[in-house]
Amino acid sequence: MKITQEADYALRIILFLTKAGMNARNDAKTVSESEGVPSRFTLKILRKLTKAGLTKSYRGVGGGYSLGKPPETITFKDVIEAIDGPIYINRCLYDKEFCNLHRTNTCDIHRELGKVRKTLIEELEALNFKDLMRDSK
Amino acid sequence: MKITQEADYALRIILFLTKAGMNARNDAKTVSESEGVPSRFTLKILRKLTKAGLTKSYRGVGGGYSLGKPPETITFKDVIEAIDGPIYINRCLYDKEFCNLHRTNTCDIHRELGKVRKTLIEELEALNFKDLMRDSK
DNA sequence: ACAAAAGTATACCTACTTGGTACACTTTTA
DNA sequence: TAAAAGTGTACCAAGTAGGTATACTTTTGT
Repeated sequence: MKITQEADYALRIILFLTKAGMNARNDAKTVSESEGVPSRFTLKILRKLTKAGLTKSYRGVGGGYSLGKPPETITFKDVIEAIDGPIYINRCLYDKEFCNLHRTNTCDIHRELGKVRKTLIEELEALNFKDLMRDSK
Repeated sequence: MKITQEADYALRIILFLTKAGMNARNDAKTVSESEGVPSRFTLKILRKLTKAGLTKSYRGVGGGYSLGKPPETITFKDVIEAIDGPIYINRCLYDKEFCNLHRTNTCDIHRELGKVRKTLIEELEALNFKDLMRDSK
């Protein structure tokens, strides 16, 4: 029932870039040192975030990373899914082969967990990084 | 962001015992075969549930398991926590040593994840097994 | 009394996932 | 054209999940 350490790091990294401002470039080393994330690992995370469009990367001398879109359009859900993949609280709901009862459609347990998942996702979608900045003042 | 397979099994087992009725005894083999849970593993799960007071066990010939308390007092949260331990969506919130920034109290990310966790728990607490039976009719 | 039917306790094993690193590469700018 | 950046792929070690094995204790029927 946890997000991974990697997704947690990613949230911190996006927050860092948000604070730096939309157009600022920060290289991976700066990000890594500011947020206490191992440097190689930072690069790996930033690659996933860039692939998802949440950050932009610039190569070569003077390169680095910035936000890929305005912070009010980046949600916790976006970041977590960019790193950990789709959010499910129960494996059966996305991998029906895994349900060894093969009764996914009718199982009461899974129907209820599906509802819980839905509100969890809605909550994570409601959390964007612009609001986060505002609230922290 | 998932409950374990074991907790999923446990939910099914409690539902099975709820359907059997408060005072019915079912031995581990019956439960295992009905719910498609490996038999040794069923025993392991039932021991955890018994320890948590969610089931009662009876030893010896004619023994078995029954619910430990009325189904309206058993929630999804109870079952999941009996198996997987306390629900946290972020490790930092329960193991501050793990937070390599050591700024748990002020970290904006973790404050927000704490709120999400709270509503998640409230939702799981609102789901009890008597209601589940009623709704499935 | 005692055998059989149940549950209990502890330890173990294997496979997968997580967190992280290494290495060889490409792009960009001064 | 060298140095400073990011990219891609593969690898590795530790931890966790899922499940099994072995040896026990308790209860009941005969």
